[in-house]
Amino acid sequence: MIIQPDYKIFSNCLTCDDRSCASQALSVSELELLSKNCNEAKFEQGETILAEGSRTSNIIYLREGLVKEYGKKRLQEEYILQVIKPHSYLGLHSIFSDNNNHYSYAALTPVRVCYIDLNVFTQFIKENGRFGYKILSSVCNDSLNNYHRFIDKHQKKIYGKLADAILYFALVIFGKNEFDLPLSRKELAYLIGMSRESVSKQISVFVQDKIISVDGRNIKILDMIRLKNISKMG
Amino acid sequence: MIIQPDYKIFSNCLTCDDRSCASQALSVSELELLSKNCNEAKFEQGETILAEGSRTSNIIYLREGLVKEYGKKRLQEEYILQVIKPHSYLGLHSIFSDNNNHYSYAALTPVRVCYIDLNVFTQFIKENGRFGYKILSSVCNDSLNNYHRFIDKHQKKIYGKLADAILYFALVIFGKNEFDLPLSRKELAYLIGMSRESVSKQISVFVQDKIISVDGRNIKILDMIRLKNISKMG
DNA sequence: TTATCTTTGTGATATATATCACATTACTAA
DNA sequence: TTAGTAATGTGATATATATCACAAAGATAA
Repeated sequence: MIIQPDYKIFSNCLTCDDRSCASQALSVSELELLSKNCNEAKFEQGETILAEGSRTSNIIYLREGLVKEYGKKRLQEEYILQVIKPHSYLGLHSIFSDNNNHYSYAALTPVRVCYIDLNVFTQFIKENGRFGYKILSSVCNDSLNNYHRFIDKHQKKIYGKLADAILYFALVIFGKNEFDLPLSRKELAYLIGMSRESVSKQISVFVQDKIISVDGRNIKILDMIRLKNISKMG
Repeated sequence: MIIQPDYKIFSNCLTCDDRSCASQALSVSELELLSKNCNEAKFEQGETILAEGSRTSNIIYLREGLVKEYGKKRLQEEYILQVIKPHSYLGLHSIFSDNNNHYSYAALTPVRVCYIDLNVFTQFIKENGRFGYKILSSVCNDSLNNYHRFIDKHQKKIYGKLADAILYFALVIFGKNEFDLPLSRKELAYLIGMSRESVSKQISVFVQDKIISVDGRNIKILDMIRLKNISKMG
């Protein structure tokens, strides 16, 4: 992690291009207060931003880059809950349930985050209902998306799950039909919830069927209609 | 559904024994406003309280009884997200994300609920930060519990999952080592995420191993230590 | 009461996916 | 460069669980 030099520590949240949706509910004076209680840090690919089990007195806001939200059950067995896009807060669910981080967060790309003082953030929620409402909405949205993804993971076969994951990256994360997967095959397997080998084999099947083309981590969707159909049929 | 006769429609939230944790943050005048915008209904076992896909202008608060939160993918295949205990709001995540119910809710026992006007509820959140904060907390808690349950469902073998479910009812729902399961075997299978037959067989194994005793829907835990161990080992 | 429908238990079989094993390729560091 | 390590692809085999099939027990209604 690289903390910015002094002259940049106090970021200006009023002029920030990466402001969260919720922060639109904040007044100028609240944004000034936020600026004073907010500082930036950078992480390299692979670095852990926040570890399971830790307690924090800061809210972490993802300005730039992709982050994986993951957990580890016993030794080795990792599972990835989701890949988090920029302009999201990390782990609000943990902070506002028992303020104990239930998952870990690691950078999948170079990442810029802001640390926001938890007391200030909580004060905003309690004193500015519109802000609180927006935070509530974003947590609810996140929950529903995760629930849906979990249920799909449970009910679909491997081809359905892989199709889901590819569509998730293409449509939700990158908004493009061609993208560089920010995960290794092993991590993709952790996200999908199957073995690395099964994922590899299913990718090969999709390539053979000319549904996608693959070059290392680069994936290009060749037949979106068929892919969506596989996802739907499961 | 039975709507209460007129003289009872306007419940008195100030003196209610079943008040939610969040409502403790409400002032007397807010509680009076709540009373005027809150009315009670009863449901029999098996009745649907709220159906997937519907939109509502009310928040539903579960005063008494147990409710299943569930969904249906295509024809037949039901999955049960969770069993909801009294003193909880139903489906807040749906209301505060897109106000479109993503899951259905049905009574597992005779149930009493309160319908609270959504505008009034939202007004409380926006104007009373402490109330909003408590609602946020409860949504976060619920999310985390569901995430954990989903991940366990994914990683554990059938015996681990069944042990989890039995412990969930014994410890979380009923707080007793002996209880009447509020679900059929089929529903239990939907909750656990496996086939009815596999669940039946695993129950028989637990009975043979003298970990539990079963009489119809009545379940008694005979060896809590072993059951917890099976749950942990997965 | 009898008849019908639903729920439940249990054995036999099928199947999707994990696991194992190993070859190949890509990456890292001396 | 070379050696060593990690990531990936792919075939053979193992295994957990679903599915099928059917009997028994309960529940429901005529």
